[in-house]
Formats: sequence, structure tokens, C-alpha cells
Amino acid sequence: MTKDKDSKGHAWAVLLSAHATLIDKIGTALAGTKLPPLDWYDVLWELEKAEGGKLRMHELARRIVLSRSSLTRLADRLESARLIERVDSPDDGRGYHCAITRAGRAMRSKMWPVYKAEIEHHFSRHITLDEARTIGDALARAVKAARDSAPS
Amino acid sequence: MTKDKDSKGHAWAVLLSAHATLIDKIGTALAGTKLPPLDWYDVLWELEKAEGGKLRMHELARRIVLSRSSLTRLADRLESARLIERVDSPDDGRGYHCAITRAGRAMRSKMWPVYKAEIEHHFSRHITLDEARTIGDALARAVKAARDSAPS
DNA sequence: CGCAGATAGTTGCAAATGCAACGATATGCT
DNA sequence: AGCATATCGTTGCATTTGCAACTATCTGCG
Repeated sequence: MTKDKDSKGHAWAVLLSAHATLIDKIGTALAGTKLPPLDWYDVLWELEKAEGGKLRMHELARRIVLSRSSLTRLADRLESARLIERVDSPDDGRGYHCAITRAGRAMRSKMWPVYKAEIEHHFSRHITLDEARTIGDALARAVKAARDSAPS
Repeated sequence: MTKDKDSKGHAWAVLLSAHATLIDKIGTALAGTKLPPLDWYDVLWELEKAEGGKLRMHELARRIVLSRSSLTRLADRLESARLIERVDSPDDGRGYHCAITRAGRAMRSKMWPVYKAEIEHHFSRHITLDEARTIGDALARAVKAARDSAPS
């Protein structure tokens, strides 16, 4: 245990550097394979988790924490690769549903073991189960508060 | 406590979304002021912590986890603002020392309270001291392992 | 000493980002 | 119904990013 006077500030600093370092490592590893980058995985996974395998653009953007304009273009790339498709929303003439395709699900399944192995190697391996639970709980609380506060 | 079967995978997912969400919130808040963006702070702080207020470019890049080419241009911006300066390294004719200036220290001091308040508001506020210690320790271990393994 | 290979930092380039502005549609108020 | 206002998704633009290539310098080995 640290005996740092400002444990919370320290935790924040470490959180930042952990994110940067691990994303860099994992991203590089992923880039070494022929598989798509990490943000494609996020999109596919969000869609696959969602009811009916589809989500509105703005909702998807919110969930993966990306600006709408960036999502527009990320979705363009995924759509070109036939991993998702945009279908007109029946409820709302302005918007679309992003829907994961069969190929999209297949791609996510193919990416998962690789991604999982990297997470294991760079993250899970180094922390205990209790720590994992604590991290999950504590950070989830902060995220929830941030989401509930000022609307993005 | 969660009773998730895959607590570690879950912790990883939450870590990602916490980082994205909180950086977004804090970054937006910072942008609302007239102060420079967050990555400027990181550079200034790294330099201020370092022996003699200076570091070699590659070492600075490593510490803030940024590619060398990006650091070159980030340093350009900071240097234009007179917050740092590049001085030829006496030891190595190829490289420079990035040194923080008096104005650089002043700017960091001015940014800190604002940044600190945002960290408090979006992060520290929501976690306990024990959780902070756990997060700091666990993630520091992972970072250390990542750094020690394959050289970046 | 002298040359091969590694390393420091910069630059060209293509890709990805967010903001602001836009057309299109939905919603609410009278 | 009719008009003001908000929201959806896309696009133009300026900024930032990393990779690969480049020059300059250092290091080691014959």
C-alpha cells in the first residue's frame, strides 16, 4: 500500500499513464495482426450487446465516447467493410440504426481471442481479483456520476 | 462488490470508459478557460519534476507516452509560447534538452488549481481513500511490467 | 583510424479527430 | 394548422496523430 499523502491524485496520475501505456502496447500488438484496430472492436461489441444488434448513431457515439462527427466516419469505414449497415429508422426520419451484420459478428469473434490475450498479458496478469473488483466498482461510480451530471 | 464472473475483463472495460469519459469532461472544462490543453500540462509537469527542470526529447516522449514525432511538434508549440526551450545537449551532439522556463513554471502553477478542481470533481470525489490506494498500486504494477517488457 | 550499424530528432504524408455550420426532420406552444 | 426551436447525422475545415524516411551523430569492432 502506498502511504502517499495525496493518494487520490496519485491514483489519477497512474490511471492516465496506465491507460496510455497499455492502449499503446495492446494497439501495437493488434496492428501486428491483420485484424482491424481497437475502435472497430468497440463498435462491434457495443452493437452486439445491444438489443437486436443495433443502435442509433447518437447512442452508439455516446457509448463508445466519441464525437458524432467522428462516429459518422468510423461508421463509414465499418460499413465499407460490410461489418455494419445503416438502416433508416422507422420511428425517426432523421436518423439511422447502425446494425451489426453477420460478417460483423464473425469479425468480432475473430478479434476477441487476440484482444483478450493482450488484455490478459498486459493487465489481468498483474492484478488480483480483489483489486479488479475494486477498480471496476470505483471507476464505474465515477463514470456514472460523470454521465448523469452535465449532459455531453 | 461485483460478483461478475470475469472481474478482470470487466475492470479493463470500465477502465477504458472511465478514462474516455473523464478525460472528455475534464478536457472540455479546461477548454472553457483560457488555459492551454491538458497535454501541455503533462509536459510542464514532467519537466518540473525532472532533475534540473530538463529532459531529453526521447525521455520526455517516453514519460508522457507520445510518439517522438508528435512530441517534436508539441514541443514546437510550447516553445513558441516560451514555456519551454530546447538547448543543445553537451553530451550528445544529436539531441537537445527540453528545459522548462520561468514562464513555464508560472503557467503550470496557474493551470494546476483548475486541473486539480476538475480531478476532484470528476474523480476523487467518487472514490474512497482505500480504493485510490488500490487503484494506484495495481495499475502501477501493470504499467511497470509493460515498461519493463518489450522496449517501446 | 575507419566503417557498419544503432540512435536522436525532424519532416512528409495519410489518416483520424472535434468544432461549427448545414439541411432535414421532429417537437412544442399557441 | 403554423411557426419557433431542438435534435439527428453529415460535411468543411483546421488540428493533431503516428509511421516511414531522412540527416546527423554516436558507438563498437576490426
